[in-house]
Amino acid sequence: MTASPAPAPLAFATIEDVAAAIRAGGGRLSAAGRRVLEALFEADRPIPAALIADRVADGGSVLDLASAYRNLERLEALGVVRHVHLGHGPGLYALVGCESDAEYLVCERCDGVLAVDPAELDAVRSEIHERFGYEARFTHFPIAGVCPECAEADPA
Amino acid sequence: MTASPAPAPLAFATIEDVAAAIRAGGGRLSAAGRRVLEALFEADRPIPAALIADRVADGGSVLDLASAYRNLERLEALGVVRHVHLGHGPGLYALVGCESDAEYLVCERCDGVLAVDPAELDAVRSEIHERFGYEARFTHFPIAGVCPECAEADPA
DNA sequence: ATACTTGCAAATGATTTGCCAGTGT
DNA sequence: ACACTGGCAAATCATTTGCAAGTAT
Repeated sequence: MTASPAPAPLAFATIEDVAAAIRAGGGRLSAAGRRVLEALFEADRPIPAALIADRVADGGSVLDLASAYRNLERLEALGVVRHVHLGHGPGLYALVGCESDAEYLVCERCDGVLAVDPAELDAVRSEIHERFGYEARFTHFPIAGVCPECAEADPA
Repeated sequence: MTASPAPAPLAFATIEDVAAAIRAGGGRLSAAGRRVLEALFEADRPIPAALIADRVADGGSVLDLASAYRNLERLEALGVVRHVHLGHGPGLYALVGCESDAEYLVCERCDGVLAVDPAELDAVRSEIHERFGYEARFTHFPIAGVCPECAEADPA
């Protein structure tokens, strides 16, 4: 693609965009909130709240885990952030509308994660919709199963 | 059963079957373990460990939550029990090979759960397999999405 | 000035672990 | 007898909540 065909209209491309939306809703963007957003903008994949707190801490300032969670919760309500549960660990947070905006398949044997473009799951989605009427989403909870490698290693 | 068309060969149909398997592996079946199994055999759906402990308690005897978890863990390793995560609550346990042996779809709006026969998901499974090579299972983690009722109430 | 936010501490909920006494086999 | 088990208390892990002090608007 040379003349970039409208790169998916992203409502929040910069921290200031988010700040404006927060203020529009009567909220504020504190230094801590700004740092949370920076950490998310810098991440190239969904990350746990604890890592966000740590990264901010590495940057010199303090960020309490509770504050990290509170910020993520508010950002999520705003539609700026989302989180996924891959496996049994902590939830992983990411900005909405970024390259990290994928759906997931996880292997229950090796815990490997396959991130795919939502469009690649449309056939699966419509199959499910036809049968059960459900509008399936694999952004919050992934498709669990056995990956090709593990299946080959031990076809059970 | 008179001529019953081979009702899916269930390895463990009674508590004694399970007991034999446990002993074969060098384990024992204590009174507590037996009570856990009874609670599972009586349940008609996956139930949380805490409920198992409570039911046993209602029966007069005491069952520590930790013991309930330890028993469930061992039974799961044996292949007698499995557990599902529907929503954000505690894991739900059930016997393998029973009528409760379903796969699930959960609605993220109303938390409603739809239990379906595994066969009903075969088309979905093969679609996923063709595309990604994954052998999908919805017995441990369900398909998340929006149910028909919620979708109709508010098509977002 | 107001009320949204923070850090800190403590609470919650689910599940696990250490330990020693109890008990199937 | 031996080693698996159970009960109980305490520890973990992820996340939430109460609260007084701080601060964005």
